[in-house]
Amino acid sequence: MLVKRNAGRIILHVDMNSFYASVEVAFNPDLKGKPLAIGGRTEERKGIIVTCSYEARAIGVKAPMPVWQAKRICPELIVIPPNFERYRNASLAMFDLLREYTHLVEPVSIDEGYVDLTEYKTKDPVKIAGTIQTRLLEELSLPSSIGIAPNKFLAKMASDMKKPLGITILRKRELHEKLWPLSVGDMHGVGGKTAEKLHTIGIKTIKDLAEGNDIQLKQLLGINGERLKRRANGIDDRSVDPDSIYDFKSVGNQTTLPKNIINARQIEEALRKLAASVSARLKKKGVMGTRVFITIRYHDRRTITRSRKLDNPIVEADVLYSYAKQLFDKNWDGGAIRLLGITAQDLVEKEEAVKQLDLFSFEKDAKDEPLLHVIEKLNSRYGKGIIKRGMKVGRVVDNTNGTSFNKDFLQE
DNA sequence: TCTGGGGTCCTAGGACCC
DNA sequence: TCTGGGGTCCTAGGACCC
Repeated sequence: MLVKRNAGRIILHVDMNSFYASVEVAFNPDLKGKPLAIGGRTEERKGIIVTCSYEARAIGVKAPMPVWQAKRICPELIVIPPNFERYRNASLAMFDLLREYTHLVEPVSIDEGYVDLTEYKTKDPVKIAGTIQTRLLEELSLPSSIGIAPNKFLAKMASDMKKPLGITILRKRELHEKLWPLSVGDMHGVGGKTAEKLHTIGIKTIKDLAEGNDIQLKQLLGINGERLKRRANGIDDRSVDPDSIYDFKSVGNQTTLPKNIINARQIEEALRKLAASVSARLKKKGVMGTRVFITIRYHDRRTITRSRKLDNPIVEADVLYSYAKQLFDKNWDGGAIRLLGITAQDLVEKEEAVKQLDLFSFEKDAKDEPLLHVIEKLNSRYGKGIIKRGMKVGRVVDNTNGTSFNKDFLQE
């Protein structure tokens, strides 16, 4: 049977132009027309340019460039530290505006999203795109570029073709003239490494990729090779999913330290701060983590990541810290540290988490610091030495009938 | 004076089990 | 005796995106 599900779709990709900079200009119109950049925050290190106005781009400033370098290129550059709360609010307003047209709006990041206008078939999608763009500019003072195409990939490529304030339509039959002449590196999903690999087999343009040899591509890039070739041919069946923002898979924070450090107290302090922040964000989202993941970047930018799967989900800052610290102590080579990060992964909903939390297992590592106090408590309750490695200890909580039922149990 | 911080997805090797 | 093959989980690293 022919699958018609995705036949004749109309997808918009709305991409805000130099979003953070535009929000700052909207907030302070005095900045309009000036070379403006968002970036730099820590005192000793000035950080990088996150984004910049088109006036700054014209002079050669671009992200991600170290702030000192940008200032050398453009001494009159105004550099503002990022104000994420401000950007999040602007982002909410922007997506609210898009949702006035359809609920089928999928945010992909703070400043871009897809809109499925297929249900507007009888109307003119170009006109709707024009209205959206004008309203974003007039009501929110935010410029955007919009791509219109039969699927997400083409809409994304289209929105990239005219910036700022462009509206670009990319039809299937126009691929050979509008998409194929571009170099492969310009394709969404093809970064520096992949472009380099593709060059080794003589693929330079998107057309070359579209006509590439299946076996060769698969050998070179795995399943990504097949997918990229399909995209190059204008094939992309992904649907616009308004709920995708709710299935986040990890919550983490990392920080570049003001100075490279080897001091144990400073390291501990940095890890505690990160753990507190991650914990607060997990709580806000109502989830717990079943894996703790740390990042250590050394002074020479050598980066290692280490993670550990847990038997029970966690959220509390001190527990998170304690696992992160264990991972850190086990893996730190003593070198000066530039960056530290803690991420909670394998997230579970809090309600679900409560049920799992009630079963502690000491099978793996009886030295688990976060569990030591639990062992101690249970030992005092049951008598010392009762709790052994390999034993399961739990508390059953049953709230199903509105009545709460608690019972400790031990299981060999 | 080199190079941020938030993520997602894929790969590959080893352990372990049947 | 001496060694197949599939599946899953865990971990580390890498590519990519905004």
